Amino acid sequence: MRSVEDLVRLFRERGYKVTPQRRLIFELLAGDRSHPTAEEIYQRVRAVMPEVSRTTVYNTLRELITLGELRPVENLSEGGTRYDTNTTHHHHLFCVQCHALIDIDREFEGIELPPEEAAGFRLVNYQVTFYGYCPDCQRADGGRPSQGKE
Amino acid sequence: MRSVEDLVRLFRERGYKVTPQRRLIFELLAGDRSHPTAEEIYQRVRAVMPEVSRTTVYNTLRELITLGELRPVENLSEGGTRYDTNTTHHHHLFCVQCHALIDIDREFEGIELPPEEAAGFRLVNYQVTFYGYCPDCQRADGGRPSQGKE
DNA sequence: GTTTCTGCAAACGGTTTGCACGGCC
DNA sequence: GGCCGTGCAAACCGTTTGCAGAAAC
Repeated sequence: MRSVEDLVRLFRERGYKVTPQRRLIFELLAGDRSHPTAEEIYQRVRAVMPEVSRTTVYNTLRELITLGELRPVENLSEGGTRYDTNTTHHHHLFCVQCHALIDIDREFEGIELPPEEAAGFRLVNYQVTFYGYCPDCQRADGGRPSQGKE
Repeated sequence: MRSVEDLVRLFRERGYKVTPQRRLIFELLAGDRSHPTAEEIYQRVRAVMPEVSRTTVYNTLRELITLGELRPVENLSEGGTRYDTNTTHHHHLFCVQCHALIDIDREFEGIELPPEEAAGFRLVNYQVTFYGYCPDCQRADGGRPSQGKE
């Protein structure tokens, strides 16, 4: 995702109006690496502009996705869709307990599907997701594979 | 997922009753490789026993998941959670247009996250998802990356 | 001044829950 | 006969939609 100023320019170019609400959402997302849900973004927005509606948040997220500046993360369990400001090819590291989600920017060699195993698909991308327990969750319960908080 | 008979035995062992509804769901899932949604399973069930409720389907799916005989697929776009009868470590091939989902049973070498990149996580698993266009969708529109049916 | 956006409320789709009846063991 | 499972309807949660008034350009 680009800078706030670039997003403003992009929106104007495409005929989208730049409202204070949208500008605020740009500001909150531009430097974000936390993969927030729509609800989390809504709460952050409301901390600054309490009268903003969920509708506006959802509208703006949809527009950013349409413009390729934001990407919904292929869903990792409940709590709603999470949004990724990193729209380039990358991988994920996911805590199965607290649902922390971290970007992995490095590439992996040898992930290729020979044609005879590709079932006739024309491949365009792939993504690796690592599942595990983050440092906090290991500390909290000895790192055993328990679900939820105990 | 085991055979129908094994599932019946497993349910009895664990104190779950084996009703005709549950047995039918076992039969429909035991050989399935199609990663159906709850709704698809419900429709298949109703084709045989029209009076079965969605509640019973959802209950039985939850029990199978609890017993480790079924696994929800980390969500790949809309239409509801899909269920995987293959509960062993494997990967997926996904058509971004028609949402066909195919198991890849082969292993990949070199997918390892050195500790310094693992952010302190204790890793337990990883999964590769390949995205592309299935043969049918390539045929239907020349394989260009368009969304939906045209 | 026109067109788009906003915020409200209602609708929506997938899933879960509360509850009384019914069937398994 | 006791208890668990079933089916119905309503609740639920994240998201989308319809609409009238308000604001960007």
